[in-house]
Amino acid sequence: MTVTLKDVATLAGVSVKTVSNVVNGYAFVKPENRRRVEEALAATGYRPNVGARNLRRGRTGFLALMVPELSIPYFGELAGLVITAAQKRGWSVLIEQTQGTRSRERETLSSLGPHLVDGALVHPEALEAADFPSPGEIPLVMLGEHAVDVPIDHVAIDNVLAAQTAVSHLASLGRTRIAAIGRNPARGTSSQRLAGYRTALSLAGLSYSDALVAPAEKWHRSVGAAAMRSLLALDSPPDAVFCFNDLLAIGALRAVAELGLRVPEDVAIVGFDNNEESAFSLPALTTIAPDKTALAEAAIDLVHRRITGDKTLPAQDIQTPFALEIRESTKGR
Amino acid sequence: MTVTLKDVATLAGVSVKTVSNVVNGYAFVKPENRRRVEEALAATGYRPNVGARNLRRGRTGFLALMVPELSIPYFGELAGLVITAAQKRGWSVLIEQTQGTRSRERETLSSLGPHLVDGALVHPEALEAADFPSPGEIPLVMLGEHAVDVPIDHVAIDNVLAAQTAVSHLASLGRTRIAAIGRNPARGTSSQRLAGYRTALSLAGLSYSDALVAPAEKWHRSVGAAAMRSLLALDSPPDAVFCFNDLLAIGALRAVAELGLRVPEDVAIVGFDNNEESAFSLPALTTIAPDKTALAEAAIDLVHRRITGDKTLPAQDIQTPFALEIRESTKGR
DNA sequence: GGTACTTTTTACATCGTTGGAACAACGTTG
DNA sequence: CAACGTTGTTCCAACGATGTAAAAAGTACC
Repeated sequence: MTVTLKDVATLAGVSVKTVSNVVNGYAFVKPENRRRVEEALAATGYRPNVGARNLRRGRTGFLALMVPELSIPYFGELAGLVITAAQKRGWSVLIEQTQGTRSRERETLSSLGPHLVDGALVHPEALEAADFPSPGEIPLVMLGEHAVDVPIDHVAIDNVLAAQTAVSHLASLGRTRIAAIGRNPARGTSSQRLAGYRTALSLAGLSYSDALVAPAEKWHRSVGAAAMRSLLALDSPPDAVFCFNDLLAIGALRAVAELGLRVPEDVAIVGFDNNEESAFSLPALTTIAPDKTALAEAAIDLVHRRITGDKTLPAQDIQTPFALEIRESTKGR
Repeated sequence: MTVTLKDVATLAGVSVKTVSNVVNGYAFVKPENRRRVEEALAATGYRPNVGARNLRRGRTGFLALMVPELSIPYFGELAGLVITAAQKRGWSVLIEQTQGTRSRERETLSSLGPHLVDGALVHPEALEAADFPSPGEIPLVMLGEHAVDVPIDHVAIDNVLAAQTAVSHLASLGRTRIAAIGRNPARGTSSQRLAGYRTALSLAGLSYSDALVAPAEKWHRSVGAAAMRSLLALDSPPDAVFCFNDLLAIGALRAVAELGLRVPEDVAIVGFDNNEESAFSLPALTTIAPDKTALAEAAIDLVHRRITGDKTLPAQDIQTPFALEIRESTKGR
């Protein structure tokens, strides 16, 4: 059924190795033989057995990408870009979902044997430093949040600065009661965005109040809506809200609308991630737009360098650019 | 570096095969030996080399999933469910993106050697019957649109009936000028939804007009907005629109709002796919909700059956359920 | 103690490929 | 024409696992 090198060799009347040499572009093959092998290859429709080749070469041709959930737009978009970037370098991408739970993240990480994949890009949500494998197992690149004291390659935008940029924008509009949605002590990303939020407040001469910072276990739309409702129920409700991601912001938009208030007139809203849908919400969402393509490319670059090159390079920490995308949700007077 | 069966065998003082037997749960191993092997396994932290195992077994443990783009919410959500369903059966999923172009789809399909993956789920957009590989190459299951005369397993909802359901709902609200957005002769899905649209119109005693059916090359939000603008510019604009997917509908919502009209009062809108975001748009979108979980499970089931079981089974054609999810975009009076 | 049978272990070949060494063929050179 | 370097080809082992079959060990029975 399946065509192997041997079949091709028999047909061409040469040895298996010569066929292998032709397939792999080895220079010294007599033109006559090369021609015959190529004909035989074409005639049989030979395709190398990737598994066997990789067994021999010690490579698999696969990368793993670990994310919480593909159905979350940010991860769907990111995964798409990662796959595209990986493909350019000849890798196929295997996707593992963790639902953002620490146990599934650990499990996934430890299941990534060196035989299964050549390297992995991981976007942890709840992992702690202790969970990381002894360095040198397989090349690992971390995306997003930086789990501090782990010497592992890492690519992300400057979350603190980005959050600060978002909140400063709100302050520059003259808003004085600026709330935040998304506090979650278990997640590093949350702390960083919170830090940026506080910096921006103090730069603007505004005081920080715990009451204006709504927690959010999961950063989903429904949670954003609930958080917004409770903020608007405060005695002195906010006139602006910084949501730690776009999904929370989309939920917040809905909560505001349901109460008959207007965005941005009554409450201005800024999100984070620039999901594609955020350009089409009503009103369209002002948001922090990380350069996801740059992120994906940088991550693939890093893992590529690790795999093919110097494994002793110290851990890299790469920051990719972001921009503030100003849209209707903060544009009105 | 890496631990192999041989290392474990040496440590436990038995043969490689005995270790293999323990690892694979072979019944006849002396308790004493089993214990020692298990200790050695634990001590060395042995992990099977998947590539080698599969080379021997003739399996790879991978499935491919071919979709146009992960950044499209429907495919992100579907891919997530497929991965989850596959994982339950011990498969890892490899994702290939085609951007919905016929050339990339053909390329992907032909690159799926039997060595790379055990089977594939493909969601074609532009493929034609001739592009399909000779049956029997690798188990293939088609998702979505049915490319007619190809004897390949297929899972989808009844697109015609679903479209008809959506449009009948609009008609039942008393709407008489019901438009459609998404015509695209190159896509089978489009023809099916168009057919359902026409059936519903005639069932409701409404006449069909080409002018009310807007084309859409890509089913993206911006295209939906543009299409809606042109429909609203007609001499007698529609009072309801059936969009062939939710993204088009989200775009349409925006176009309506920008013209100062209201949904559903002036124009009722129905989408298709039930993307998560559609429950949170303003207004929330009435839409056809395919049971994506059932779809994913059925597809994995089918490919599983093909791989492990009877390869000569005639091609299956499975329909999974859908529901009409009624929300704000059609709910007003 | 021998025979027949079952349980347990091992040696060996094998999956499809590639690296390396050995070998063959060839033309060049002294 | 012997020695040599260059090209081109083949043979063999190896990657890490498992299937097969045969050998070894154990058990039961007469």
